[in-house]
Amino acid sequence: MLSVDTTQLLKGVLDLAVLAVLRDDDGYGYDILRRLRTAGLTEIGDASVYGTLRRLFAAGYLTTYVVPSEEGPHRKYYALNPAGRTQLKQGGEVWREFASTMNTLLREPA
Amino acid sequence: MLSVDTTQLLKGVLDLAVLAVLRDDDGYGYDILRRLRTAGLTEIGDASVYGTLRRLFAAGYLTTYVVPSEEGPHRKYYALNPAGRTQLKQGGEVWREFASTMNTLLREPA
DNA sequence: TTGTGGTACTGCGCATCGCACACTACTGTG
DNA sequence: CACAGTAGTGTGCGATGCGCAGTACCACAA
Repeated sequence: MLSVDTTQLLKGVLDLAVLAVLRDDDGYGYDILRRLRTAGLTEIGDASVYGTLRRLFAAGYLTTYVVPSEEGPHRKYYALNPAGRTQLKQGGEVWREFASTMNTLLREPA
Repeated sequence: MLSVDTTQLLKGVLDLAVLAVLRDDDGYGYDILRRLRTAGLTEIGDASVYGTLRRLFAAGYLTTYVVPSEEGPHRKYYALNPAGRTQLKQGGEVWREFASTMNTLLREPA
């Protein structure tokens, strides 16, 4: 808490990030985790992603299907449905507005 | 939770916002609340601000002094100390980096 | 006087959410 | 067989924003 913590910044944004990486291609949890880390969210925990996926599914933003893998355990794929795409769009707007407000607050005055 | 919630976005950022509005002028809680709402964080709760101020003070980022008011109850002013300015600077950098990552993720591909 | 509204702060308890941790389970390799 | 990598589930914790109740002070109205 003394140092700057990235964890709290993720609150409410991880949903959006997960929806975003599912925009173009379906994905399963472990892969989504890799996508997010590659994208720059390097400190993300695995349980956070799995939890978020379950939450988004429960909220009706995702569809899911299980694909057995011959090179490991089964993979539970998730895909955006129309509600998810709407949510991604609206969430993105809210985020941009919020980020804009914060940037204004944080801009150096000189 | 069905609609887009601003509350979660504030997590970890409210600290930064409060430090930011204290950058140029000392302030007391009720006034800081107004500054934040004016700046665009319109849905912020009063308890959130008071709590954040106590937390930032406990963390050693703020100094405080009480000023009696003749037109209402006393006002507990807060001011940034050097540690607070450092935190504001570092936090701002972390925020910008994080926001940049999110913007990249959210950018429309076409 | 009593009451009402605005100002200003405190404290309690709740809900959300990211996360650490432990566990299960499947595959391939040494 | 042991072990590492992959893939998922479940539990409980900690941090934090927030709603709400309560306290207190002032000004003004009925």
